[in-house]
Parts: sequence; C-alpha cells; structure tokens
Amino acid sequence: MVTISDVAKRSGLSKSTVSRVINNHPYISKEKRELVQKAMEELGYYPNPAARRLRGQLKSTIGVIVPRIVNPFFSYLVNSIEQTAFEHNFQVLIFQSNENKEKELSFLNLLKTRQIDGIILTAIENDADTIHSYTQYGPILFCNEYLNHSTIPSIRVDQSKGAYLGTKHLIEQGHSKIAYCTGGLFAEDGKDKDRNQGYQKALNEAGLSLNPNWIFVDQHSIQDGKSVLQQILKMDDRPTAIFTGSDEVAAGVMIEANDQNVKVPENLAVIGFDDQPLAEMLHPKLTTIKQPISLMGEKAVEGLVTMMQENSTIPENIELPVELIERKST
Amino acid sequence: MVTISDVAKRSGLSKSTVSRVINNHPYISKEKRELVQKAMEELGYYPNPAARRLRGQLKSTIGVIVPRIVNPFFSYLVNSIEQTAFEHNFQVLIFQSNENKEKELSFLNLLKTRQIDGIILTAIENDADTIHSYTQYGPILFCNEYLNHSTIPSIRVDQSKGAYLGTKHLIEQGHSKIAYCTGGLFAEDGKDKDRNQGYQKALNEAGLSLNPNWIFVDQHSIQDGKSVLQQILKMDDRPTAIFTGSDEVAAGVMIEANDQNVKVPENLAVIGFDDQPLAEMLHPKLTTIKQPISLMGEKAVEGLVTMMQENSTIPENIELPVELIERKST
DNA sequence: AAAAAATCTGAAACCAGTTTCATATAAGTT
DNA sequence: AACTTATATGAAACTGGTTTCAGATTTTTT
Repeated sequence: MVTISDVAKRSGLSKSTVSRVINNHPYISKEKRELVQKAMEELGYYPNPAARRLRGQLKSTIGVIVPRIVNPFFSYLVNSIEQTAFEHNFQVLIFQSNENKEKELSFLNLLKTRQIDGIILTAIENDADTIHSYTQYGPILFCNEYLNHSTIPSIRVDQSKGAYLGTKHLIEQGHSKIAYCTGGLFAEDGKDKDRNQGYQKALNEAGLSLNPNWIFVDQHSIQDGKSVLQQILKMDDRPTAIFTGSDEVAAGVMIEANDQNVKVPENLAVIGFDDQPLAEMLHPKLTTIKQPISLMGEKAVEGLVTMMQENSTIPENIELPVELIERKST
Repeated sequence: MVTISDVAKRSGLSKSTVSRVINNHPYISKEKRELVQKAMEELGYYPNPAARRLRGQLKSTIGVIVPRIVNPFFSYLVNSIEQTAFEHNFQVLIFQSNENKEKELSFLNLLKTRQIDGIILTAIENDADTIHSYTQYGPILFCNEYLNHSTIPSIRVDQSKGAYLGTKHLIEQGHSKIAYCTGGLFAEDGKDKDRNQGYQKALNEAGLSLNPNWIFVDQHSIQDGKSVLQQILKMDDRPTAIFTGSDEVAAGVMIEANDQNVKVPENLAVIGFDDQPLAEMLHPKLTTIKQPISLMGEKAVEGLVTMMQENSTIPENIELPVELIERKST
C-alpha cells in the first residue's frame, strides 16, 4: 500500500505539501506541485478514503432507501439516482426497507455512525418525529414522499394534479361512474392524501358525487388489480372507468378484464399512473399519468449534494409536473 | 461526537480496554466489561467506522456491478443480494456499468482505494486480464457470469441445460423448425456460449439441423423481440417455434404477434428465459426457463463474505439448476 | 529603505480507533 | 517454595491522511 509518506519521501517534500497538492490548496509553487504529481504517478498512489473520512474531509456516499427495488418505479428512480450520483463522484448505498420500521431505522443509523454522508428517503415507515431526529446526524431529503410541516426538503411530483388530470380526462371521455384505486387514503397527519384531493376536485368540478363502493384502498400489485376487477364485476352498479394508483394495478385490471371478456376501453376505461415501460406493452396500450422519474432522481441527488456542502442553504421543496399520456385504454 | 476516549474516561479505564470490549477480545474481567458497556450506553457511543477501517479492521461494504438496474433480472438479483448482505451486516454499494468499459473500471477502482471490501460482478465489460488484475486489491466474485480458465469464483446457472430443456420441450411439442434468439453467440474466448450448446445439443439429439436464417443475435429488449417477429413474417420458410434469450424478448415477440394476428402458440410457439413476473402477465402466459435468481444472490453474498474473511478458502464455482416452467405459449 | 502583505514549506498535532509491548497479578505445576 | 502459564490492564505506537502553527522567503505598499 502506497501512502502519502511514500510520496513525500520520493518527491523529497513533506506530507503537508503532498496533502496540499492533493487537495488543491493555494500557495504551492508550480515546481513542487509537479514534483509531487510525478511521484504520485510513479508510485501509483491513491489517497486512502478511510483516512480522509476520519479527518472529516471526505463525503462520498449517498444512502437511498426504497421499499423494494424490484418495484419498477423504484428501480427507475434508483437508476437515475445512481447515474446522477456518479456524475457528482458519489457512490450509492442501496437499502430496501421492505416496509419495515426496524429495517428503516437500522439504515438511518448508518447516518449516525457516519457510514453514509446523506440519505434520500423514497418512502417513510417511521413517524415524523423519529425521522426528524436523524437530521442532526446528516442531511436527509425526501424523494417522492414528504411529511407535512416538516423542514426536511422534498422532491416530488404534483400528485394531486396527476389524479386531477386523469379523472378529468375520464370525465371528458363521457364517463360519470369513475372508480378509484389507491395505495392509502390518508396521509400520516390524518389529512386526505394529495391524489385523492385531485380525484375529488375533478369530480366536484363536473358536479359528480363520489360513490364509496368504487373506492379501493391498499392496492399495489398486479394481483391487487386483478382482484379489483373481479370485485367490480360482482357489483350491480358498475363503474365505467377506473383510475388506478399505478401502472401495475392497471395492468392487473386489464389482464383480468381480458380473461373475463370485459373490453377495454369499451366496457371499462382504465388509466394508470407512472408511465412505466409496461404501459406500452399492454393491450390496449395504457393511458397513464407520467411521472418524471429521472428528473426526480436528478433533483434529489443535486439537492442532497448541496446539503452536504458546508454553509450551503437547504434546498427548497420542489414539485415536478406530471403529464397525461393518452393511449388506447381510455 | 462521542469517542472511545470519552468512554474510557467515563468508565475510568483505558482506551485499550474499551477497544477490547468492543471487539470481544478475551481476557477482560466481567466487572470491567460491564463498566465499559454501561459507559457506552450512557454516552450513546458508536465506534467510528472510518477509524476502524483505517486500521484495517472493518469490512462492511459489498459492491455490486450490474449492467442496468432497470432490467428486472438484475433488480431481482440486487434485491436478493441486498437482503442477504443485510443479514450478514454488510451494506451494498450499487453500480451500473451501462455496458461501458470505463464505468466498470471506475467501479473496480473503488476496490483499489478500499472504498469497498469486495465486488460481485454480474456482467463483464473489460477483458479477462484487466478484471483479473484487480483481484490483488480484494475479493471479486462473478454472479451470472464467468470467464473461462479464470480463478475468480463464480455463481451461475446451468445456461446450457436451460437452452437444452427449452429446445427439447419445443421438439417434444412436435416442432422441428425452431428459431433461436440470443444476446451474443460467442463467449470471450471465441468458444460457443453455453446456451447455444444446449440449443444445438437438443437439435442434434432429435436429428434436426440448424437453419442459420433462424438465428437472431444481439437481441435484448422488448423492441428487439418485436422486430424479430417482423423478420420472421417476411420469411418464406418460417419457423414454427422460437426460443428466446429472455422473457423480455419473448414478450416483444408475443406483443407483435398479437398485433400481426399471429396466434401463439398455434402459429408460433414461444419460450422465454428467466421467469420474470412479466411471464405470467402475457397472453397466453409464457412458458419459460426459470433461473433461481434469489438463490444466486444469496450464494454470491455468502461466497464473497467467505472470501473477505482472513485465511478463508476461495469458494468453489457453483452452478445452480434451471427449470422449465410450462405455461400456455408452447 | 522599512513595513506590511502574500506566498510557500515543514514539524507536529490531530482524527478515532486497534495493536503491540510491557507489566502486574492470579492460578496451576513441579 | 519456585517456576510456569493464564489472565488482565494501560501506555504508547500505529493506521494514513488533514490542519494548525510557526517560520522563511518573496512581493507589494508606504
């Protein structure tokens, strides 16, 4: 292992001078700088990151917590985060919370023990106070999530707008009986979640009232979507359109619809959320709300990198725009 | 920041003794051990990983290189690796090579600079000698990849068997005109890749000869699959069945087949590779070769952890079994 | 020409741990 | 009782860097 002392010896200078060259300090003569650089090259020297980190210099690792990496939404988000981090010379430590409070905590603790220099949280399992208490150990940033009244900066999309756009689109297609699938109805503070507000707003504007039978909560997977369609088929008063919380749930609805000879969009219009590659593979191709996943990842990394710099201002909350992608399922 | 000196002071003992307690050394009296533990708890002390790592003690981080995390095969593999690493108290640094030599190298360099304590390579971009030269800096293990004549241990599935099973299955269904899609035809040493051998072996056993027109190379994506079907439709002598290199390519073939009114499996039998969730979503459901992805991830982490321990033997190459999952597309 | 400021360099302290070495006491053997 | 051996602890050295402090030299200002 080549150390800074070896470089110092070889160049006939002191460790201090070598260190200054490494860190681009001012006040080194060109002559000595070149001597050091030559020696470093000849020896194949690389500074030991553990040593730099120990002295409090090195910041190099971003931790990302996702519920599950196999969920395409999150694998695309991680993709973007990794690419952006690489451009900023940061590495990405990945964690899956598996929707488990303890696992999330054990990851947050890596911030406390200085194993990571900042965290991007893409989902929250523990309560606001707990999460908040970790901000004392290092920068934390939400991506695709947020807590009300929290000072933790967040990068997210305008979910309410997404649901509004989707629901309004269905209404414009002539539908008045619109079902709604979601992951959860309420945010952690008991208030309605953003998406639901968008759904209701669109209904209200059209003078439509909400039918509680058509609201499906806790729907996440393809399997969930299949079961939603089965439930709909059992109803006497069936919705003619459905807004789903994710392309996967939409896919489940459409696959089951196909199996049950329910025609999409004639008998049931379906709209998804995310615009995953999946959306273009389905038959008919899925109309969906596109989230700017890549952009979210970029902004999240950039925000966190800013926070990790000394004396930097905390980035603002950013709300990114969503977009209706009209295909053939509506 | 609470340090080991603070703990020493508080417990009235020396740093050495505290360190011994932390590292479970023998020859510490119960009495002192408890004093130290009490002090650590009272102060909320956590050893600084950078300091431990500097002294060469701490091994905590596994690097994983995948071509792209959004490829479901790799996101499932990473999922398994992360879960297993967590159980072994290791963290996972994730890298995407994007099939880029330089990016792969820059990640391998993290081993040299001690930012990671071992690497799992799930794909190889650089040549054998280059990869090999990095083994001097730390343990490297292949997962889903290997180099012939290499001393680097590998965890992989029996690809040849997979192709053999799939092709044989098609033959048993009465097909004699069987097309073949693959990522690449030759391994890095110029020899046929394993899968191709399995395909040819099955053909040979049935006394069938290979039609070069029906071999499609460099096929990876859904889009590739679509284009394969279009090419097949232009042929005078069309295959009646196709073995594809991945469920995604198979999906592309089937989606395009549906658009072109080619009935699967009546007009064209399709078989995939991987058994991704996608396989069950297609219509008809996709017959495919199942790879034990989770098991591969587990074995890879366990192998690497073994290699990271001092004086440990290098794990053997492990070849995991594949399985034919018969569904409705054949 | 003198004073002040800017440029350049090295010795030593420091970061937070682990390990070696030395030493002391207790326990076991002949 | 004398001699090993096992147990237990602390001081100091060590890991590989960065930073402070002090001093030397050069350049600029008065």
